[in-house]
Amino acid sequence: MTLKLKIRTLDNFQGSLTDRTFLAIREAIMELNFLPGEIIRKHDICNTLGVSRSPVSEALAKLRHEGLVEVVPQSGTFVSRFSLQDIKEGAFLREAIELACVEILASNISEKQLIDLNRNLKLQKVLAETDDYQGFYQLDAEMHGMIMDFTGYKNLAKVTKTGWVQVDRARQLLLPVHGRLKKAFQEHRAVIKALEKNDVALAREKMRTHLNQLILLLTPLEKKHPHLFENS
Amino acid sequence: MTLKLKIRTLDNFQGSLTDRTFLAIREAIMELNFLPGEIIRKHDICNTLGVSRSPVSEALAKLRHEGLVEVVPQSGTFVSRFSLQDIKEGAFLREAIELACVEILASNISEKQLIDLNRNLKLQKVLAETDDYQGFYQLDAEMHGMIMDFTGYKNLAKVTKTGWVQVDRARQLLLPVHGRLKKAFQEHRAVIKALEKNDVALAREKMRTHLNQLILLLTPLEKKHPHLFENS
DNA sequence: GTAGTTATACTAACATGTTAGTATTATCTA
DNA sequence: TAGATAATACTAACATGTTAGTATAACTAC
Repeated sequence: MTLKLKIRTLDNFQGSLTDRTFLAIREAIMELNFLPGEIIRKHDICNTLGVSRSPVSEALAKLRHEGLVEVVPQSGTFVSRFSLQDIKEGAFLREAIELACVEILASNISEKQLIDLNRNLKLQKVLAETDDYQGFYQLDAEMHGMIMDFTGYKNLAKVTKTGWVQVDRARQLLLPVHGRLKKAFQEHRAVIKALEKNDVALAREKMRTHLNQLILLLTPLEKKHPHLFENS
Repeated sequence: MTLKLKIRTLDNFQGSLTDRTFLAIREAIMELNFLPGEIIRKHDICNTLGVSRSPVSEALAKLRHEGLVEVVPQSGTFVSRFSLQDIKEGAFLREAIELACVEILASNISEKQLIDLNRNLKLQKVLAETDDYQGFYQLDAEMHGMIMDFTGYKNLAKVTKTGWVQVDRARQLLLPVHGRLKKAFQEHRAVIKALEKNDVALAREKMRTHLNQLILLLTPLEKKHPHLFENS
């Protein structure tokens, strides 16, 4: 596959050249157009995107910070392989933060916030019933974002995302399983209902159960795609 | 004050020029040699440290990611002002993560790990009694790091640090208060004792109380140093 | 054929020149 | 004098040339 087919051009993104380059490469990595372990050639990126090495280098530095690429000094930049440990850690981090958020919200949540969550939930139901994975995950991300933003802490979502990125990337390997979205929807609903009842313990438990489901699905991937994981 | 007195030379640090530049500027910001709101002149940094603009730019990009500087495109790079909201958020993040860690550890902690924690605690006692703030905070950071590392998740400490940096910087403004270290020591001890008893709820409560103390001390700083905080 | 060596091609890291945008100051106008 | 405008001095962002380190491949010695 030629590079041009792997990566979208900069006019699909906004911001500085650095920002747009970052988003373009990031998207390609997240969609597995760049495979884990693959080398990223700055020169090729420069030619394909039509920018100089400066924005590309800065973009790769950002991706390195997110754990999506690994830089070997004086040698090359490589797409990070999956690591089950990192994936689990990303989920643990998200769980820790969201449990703490839920704890705050269970006693604080406003009417408007509940309405927003329930609206999202309603849309989830529709997409789950039509097996629209793309759309469902969009709403899923929005819902988790809402729960964090509603606390008033504005950087939590960003921090969580840093670890969660590994989970999201690995999720691309999952084959669609009929009925899985419906189950995820029910788990989400259980969390929201617990919040409505101001039941901290229940909300925590439901959130924990929900996040654990994903890990159960992701764990077998290491055996199925050993070359995409570390130490193999 | 001339720049040379604010920032230490690169031979005090290790790694690439970028890494060393990053550490040098970071140290200067954390020790308040660069004051919040102050502009950072790349050109001056280059001259003082004897490096070109490349490593300085990359170092500032990293500092931006940590929230220690703010870049205004085509204008300048400024040391971030304190924000009580960000400080509280850093504490919340740390609390969320450490509470989750404590929850794991309360049922899992090994004999060796308890010995390590108690050794640290023993040293804390000595330094608290002699009012050695520098040394005590070193041990404090180590102890919190241990609690996170003992879970086996190796990036948690890094994530926590990102938010905590704001707390640590603000802590420089606190004047020594006689007996405070002894109190902090007792709070630490209460957490460890709860872990020893495998009492999750108690460990959570003690950890929460401990982190809350710091916020109580930091809150009045905004009125005392308004020019160092946002919106003033 | 294999182990050890050298040469080559590639890379990130670093240095420096250029461009374009912003804030400040000085100048001009009413 | 007050307000608008133009000139200046600064900056980050970007482009590109240079350097030094690494891996691979070609080559030699045995």
